[in-house]
Amino acid sequence: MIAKILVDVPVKALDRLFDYLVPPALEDVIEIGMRVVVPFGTREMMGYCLEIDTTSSIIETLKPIYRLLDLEPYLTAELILLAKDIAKESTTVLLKVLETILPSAMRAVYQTKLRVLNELALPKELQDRFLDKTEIILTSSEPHLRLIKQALKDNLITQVYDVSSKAKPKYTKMIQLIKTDPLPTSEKQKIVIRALLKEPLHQKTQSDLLMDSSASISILRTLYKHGYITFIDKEEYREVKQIQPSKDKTVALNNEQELAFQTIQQSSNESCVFLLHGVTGSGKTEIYLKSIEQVLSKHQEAIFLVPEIALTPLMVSRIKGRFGNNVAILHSGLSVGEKYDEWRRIIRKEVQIAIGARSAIFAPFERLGLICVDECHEQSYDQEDVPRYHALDVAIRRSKYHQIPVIFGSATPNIETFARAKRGYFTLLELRSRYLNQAFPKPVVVDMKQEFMSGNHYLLSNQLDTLLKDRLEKKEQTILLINRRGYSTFILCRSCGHVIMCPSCDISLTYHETEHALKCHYCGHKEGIPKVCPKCQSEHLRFMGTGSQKIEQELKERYPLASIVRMDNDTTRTKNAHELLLHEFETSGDILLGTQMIAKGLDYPKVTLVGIINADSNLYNADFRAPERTFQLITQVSGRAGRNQLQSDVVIQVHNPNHYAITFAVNNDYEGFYQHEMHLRRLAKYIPFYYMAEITLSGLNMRDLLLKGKDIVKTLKSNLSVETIVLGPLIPQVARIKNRYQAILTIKYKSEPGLEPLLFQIKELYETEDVYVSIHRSSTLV
DNA sequence: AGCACGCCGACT
DNA sequence: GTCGGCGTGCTC
Repeated sequence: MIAKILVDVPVKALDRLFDYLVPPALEDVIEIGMRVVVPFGTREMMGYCLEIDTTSSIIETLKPIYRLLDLEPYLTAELILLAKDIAKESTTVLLKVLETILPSAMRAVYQTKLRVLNELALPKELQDRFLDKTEIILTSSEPHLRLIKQALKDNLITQVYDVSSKAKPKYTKMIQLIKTDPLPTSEKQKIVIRALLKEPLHQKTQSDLLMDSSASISILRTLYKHGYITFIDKEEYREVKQIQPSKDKTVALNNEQELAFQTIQQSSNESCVFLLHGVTGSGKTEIYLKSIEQVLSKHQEAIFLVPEIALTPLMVSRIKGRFGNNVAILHSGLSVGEKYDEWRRIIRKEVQIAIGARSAIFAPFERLGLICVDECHEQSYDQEDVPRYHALDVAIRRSKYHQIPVIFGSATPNIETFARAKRGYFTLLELRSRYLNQAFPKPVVVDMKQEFMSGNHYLLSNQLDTLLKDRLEKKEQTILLINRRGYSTFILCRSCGHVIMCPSCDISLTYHETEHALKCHYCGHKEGIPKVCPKCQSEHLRFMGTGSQKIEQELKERYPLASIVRMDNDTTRTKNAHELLLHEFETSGDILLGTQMIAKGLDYPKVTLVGIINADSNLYNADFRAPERTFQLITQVSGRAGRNQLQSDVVIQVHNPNHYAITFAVNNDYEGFYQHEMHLRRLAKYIPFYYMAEITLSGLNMRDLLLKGKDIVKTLKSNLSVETIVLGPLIPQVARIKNRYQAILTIKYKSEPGLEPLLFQIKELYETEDVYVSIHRSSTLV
């Protein structure tokens, strides 16, 4: 028996399977998807068993698999296929893709150990080093490297490679009662036995038992010696911080919802995509939950994606209210061990639902029946770093594999998603009425230019200020969103105009109050705050910009009695911070102040005022999606108000009130915005009229990049059709990140069957040690 | 990626 | 002579 193994080294040269002999003892145990330990060169490596065969094309003697790292496979055949596809299309090594799919706990830990062979012959220093141990772990700080090298050569010691898994199952010591007869005479022993008899399985964790019966460990030992009890190690799942399930309130579907639900049911056994387009508060969630219910009753499984951790606890508690503990949770806020345990609960078929952010799309179900993606327009479904993948894209692939439906839900779908629905690739399901027919408050647009000219230099317009005061008096709640892009605080020298920049990126450093330091958002560089300008030594340094901290300060000065909860990247760094802050706001807050992250999914009936500061600030950057993002932001945030019978207001502060993204959003006119945007995109040859591919070159020397870029453009043009547009090389706004310059080539095309191999060739041909070539193509599925 | 092997310069 | 520099090439 031959196993084909992918070894745990992420380099191009090893991005293929190696054949190994399966020892007879493992033949009945080994399965595709298990991790193994194999000899590789002179080392021992972890590897993934991806194929099992009876023959091998290698004629020379094969090496045997040393041992299995797991006794159950953690990858399914489907996930292996999926990983291969993603690797191929994103020109990433397969191992990197597997690492993103699997919980990080699956990564191996390697240790080199030194074992003594002949202690007496060792030099004095080494004898001391080993003392009475036979093995020591070799670290990079080893003081006697020279002597060790010599001793290795003289065969006095030997190297042993040790491979183990990063996370291991958690075990708890359990005490199991095995006999009660004859009852012991000792009173203390009897107490222990009675305590165990009370348990349904006559077993209890050792720590609980010791606590409850105030017994000591020696009593347990005596009982063990006399055969009354036995010790067992019980595998336990690390408990994911328990969110209290909200009371399940199954709501009857209205006509629109019922129609959507029935339409989905009709296609429950085929691969198709439903775009559930429903205004905020139209009850999309109820449709997901009802559909999941149907899937479970057929003994199938479901994946439910939500955009970010911020919203997970809310949704989780609702799901748990409905489905109990039949749910695994997968998101980046979990600890390594927790994620590992949740993954294994799915593998072991102990749960039927996986809920989580982007990466939950890889949940290893084998009888998948449905995938729901809530707020499918969210950018967080697109993983930007390698291996780049889009969760919606993966969802469609999995739906094809399992022949099951996918539901994409959003009030503001991306233009291309909606276009796909309009053209019939997706089935459009519209929900036009709001829950309980709540009215949409019509947003008021305030032109901050006029506000400034009439003498208000304050961040909040007079209108927003008046309304805010009113809400504070009425004890109603307010949400204030700062559209942060470009509004973080940086340091400017008033004397020479110098701005403090990151030493390795072309961007200014941002001031962080919590750490009292300057930080780079691109590379994470951190430095202290200088007393004088590093360029001219002047002392006139000034903090510029409006970060959320600064706004918080201003609000505090202006409304000293208001309780303000600030939610941004700084205050949500720690685990469960989102949940705690939201809880604080819900119970005692007057104003919730935050960045984009507060725009989604919050549903607090006491919120009657929503303000967006600088709503149009990212409208004028080069990204063709900017209008769409602005439209989505305004629509989503406005939806946070008016979830009750009280009078609600939405104030949108902008500098250009006449932009179409703002007017359509204010009128709550998705369809109008869609038509207008489609028209513009057709003219400008953007998605969905053209597909796009991007080649990013990065290196230490900009000249090299541009020269190489021009070369690549020539190659592309001569190999692609005349209809295809090749642009660049273009220098991005942030030209340098982590000391590497960037240059970007863009390809816009309608149909290029040979593009994939061509891009692959370009990477092969042009990538050198100095210049990296990374490739990204827009999805052709979503 | 590591690690061995190999072929050259500068030391005990 | 030997130690150790890093170029090259391989890993079932």
